[in-house]
Amino acid sequence: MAGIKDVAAAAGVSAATVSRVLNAHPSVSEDARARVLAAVAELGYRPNAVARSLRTAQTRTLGLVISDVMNPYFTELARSVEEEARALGYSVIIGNADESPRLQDDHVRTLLDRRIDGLLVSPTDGGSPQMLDAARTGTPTVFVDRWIADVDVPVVRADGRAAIRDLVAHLHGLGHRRLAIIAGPAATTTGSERVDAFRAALGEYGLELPEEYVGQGDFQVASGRRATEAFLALPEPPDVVFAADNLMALGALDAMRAHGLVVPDDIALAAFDDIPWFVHTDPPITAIAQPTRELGRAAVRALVALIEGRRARSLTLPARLVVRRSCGAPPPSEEARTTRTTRPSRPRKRSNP
Amino acid sequence: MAGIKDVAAAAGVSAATVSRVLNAHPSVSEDARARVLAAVAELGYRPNAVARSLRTAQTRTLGLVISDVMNPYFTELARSVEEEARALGYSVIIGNADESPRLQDDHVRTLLDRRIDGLLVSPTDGGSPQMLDAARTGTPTVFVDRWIADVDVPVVRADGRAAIRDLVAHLHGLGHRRLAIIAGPAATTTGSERVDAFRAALGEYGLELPEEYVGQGDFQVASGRRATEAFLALPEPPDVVFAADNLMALGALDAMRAHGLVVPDDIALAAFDDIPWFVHTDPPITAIAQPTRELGRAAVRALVALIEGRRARSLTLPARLVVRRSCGAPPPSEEARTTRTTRPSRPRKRSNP
DNA sequence: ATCCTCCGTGTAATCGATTCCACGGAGCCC
DNA sequence: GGGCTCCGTGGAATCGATTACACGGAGGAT
Repeated sequence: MAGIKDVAAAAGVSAATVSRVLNAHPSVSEDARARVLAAVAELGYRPNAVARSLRTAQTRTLGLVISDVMNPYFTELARSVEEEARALGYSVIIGNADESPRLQDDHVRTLLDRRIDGLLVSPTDGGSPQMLDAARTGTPTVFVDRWIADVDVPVVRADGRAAIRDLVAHLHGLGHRRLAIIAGPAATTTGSERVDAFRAALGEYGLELPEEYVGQGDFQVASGRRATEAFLALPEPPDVVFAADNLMALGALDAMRAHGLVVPDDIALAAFDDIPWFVHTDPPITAIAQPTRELGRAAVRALVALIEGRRARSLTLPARLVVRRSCGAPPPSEEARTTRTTRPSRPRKRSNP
Repeated sequence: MAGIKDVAAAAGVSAATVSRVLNAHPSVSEDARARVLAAVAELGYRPNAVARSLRTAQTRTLGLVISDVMNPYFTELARSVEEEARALGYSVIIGNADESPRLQDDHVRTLLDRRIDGLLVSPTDGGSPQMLDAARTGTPTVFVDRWIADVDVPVVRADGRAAIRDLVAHLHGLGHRRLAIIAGPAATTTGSERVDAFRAALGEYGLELPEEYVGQGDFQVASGRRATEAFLALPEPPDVVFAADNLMALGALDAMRAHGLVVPDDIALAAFDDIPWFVHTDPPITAIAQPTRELGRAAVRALVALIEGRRARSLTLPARLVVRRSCGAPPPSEEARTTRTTRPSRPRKRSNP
């Protein structure tokens, strides 16, 4: 493969001049520039990014470590991150932590070894040594979706509190009074936050959230199934199950079906995180949608700001309630809304009465 | 950040010796090794992968360019690729081509600039210059899922013909006679191959595949909807719609619902590519499942073989039919099969009567 | 006792770019 | 016309590792 010296030789100039042409340095004569460009084209020369990175100490690569790539929410996040990064001239190396702190640490370590310019993480657990260390020793870092307390790192996330309040209002309006929730791991911020918001919203209607109505999940399908089965075994099972993420909602739906229950007639279901497939389930599932693509973009922009030495602030975008049929009342025009939900073309604020 | 010289100084040896210790070179005294290891631990030294790559001319990075990350099939593929690569000591940079040859080319170019050791591609279209060039000029390359004719590159893919024959047998057994298919883009191999197999299987039952029963899709939801609407507008609409991928099947389901049709009573639906969500749709969708995780693993192993100078052969794994309710007959024990379909723990051969 | 071999180690070249510095020449001002 | 300032250019250092080569010393064979 042709190197910069070959180009220099072919153009009859020095390697320094070739470099200047390629990096748009002003001090190059029109004549030399033309000859270099011609040589580059003829040899099909492409600069070696590895060598460049060594010299300039920047790789124009971002590391993204997420908890579960198979979760559609994170898939969409990863996609928008990659898109925005590409637009800004960065590549992305993705690591899947699979909700395991050990794996997360492992990924962070390799990413650091590769001298990525910045790190985008949705931390799996209270914290993992490598990552905290990276953040503290100055590697530009941004948290997405989840975060870790007491670490001075910008956080880009959605605030579901208003939407959860809307959801509870919706459920209460439909006559539901016994509301249960399947929580995420207590260690994750999203896990505990959603429970708190749910309890607070219930409080506004004078409702309690008894201990047995809080199921322990881990954001995976199986845990949703287990928690729901526990609810159904209760002497007084809930009217509604609210799953703190999409996969657990699917598990819950499974369990309800297995018990021969009809949703929403016998029991209602709602989920945090909206995904295209919720439109096609039986019945379509009412969910709280995060502005996922915007989150991904914003996270990348914040991270790049940090990399370029600018300051970056945390950002919280509102989530919004998308009413479908799984809680009872058929929404006025599901079909129309459906198509838009599948692929939001632009960010929108919450839209509800 | 500490460099190899700092370690050398701290251990009282030369940089060469440090390097030898780190690379398990035999010629190092036990004493020196111990001192180096101690210095490494104390300084928290991590070798700079960029510098190492420049010198050794290998990055231990793989490039993966896929057509659509949001498609669950490719998501799963990407995940298994990343897993296997990690196990073999490689990182993966993922590029999303979004079914656009231009974007695909763009990704291949950046990956090549970064001097990745090997390229894993599911080509979007007949071919894109950069990629063909890469393959020809010796960059280790492996095609997954799709491929390009006349290019000497190993292909790892699933063979759906047997499963499609099983599907047609299943449909015919249920009394369906007017079978339609929504094809993928003609330019992709998977697009045309599935139609051919379908037509051949119909032939075995003395059935025709008329032109108006072949819908043109592009592997996206919207095209499935459009094609299905065209079918339904026909004077003699089909009994069954077979979608050549999962997203188009979802679009088809949408269109059927919009026309007030009940699946499978009024019309049947089947899909190529099985995904966890097909269990939760209304009704659960009969599909042809590819051994996705195995494909990802095999592709990585083939690519690494190429990289290490060994030979790699193409590999074709069989897909298998998973019967659910969308074509008519209720399968004996859906619930039991459901849980296993969600996450196959080990590869299985086709299991059907 | 002498020579040869092997082992552990250090010196220096190398990978392919970027960039600091010096230098020659052209143009400008006085 | 002499001195100054720029401008375009090339030489050489540099980034942080790996590795070919040389070298001194220990130990074995004769």
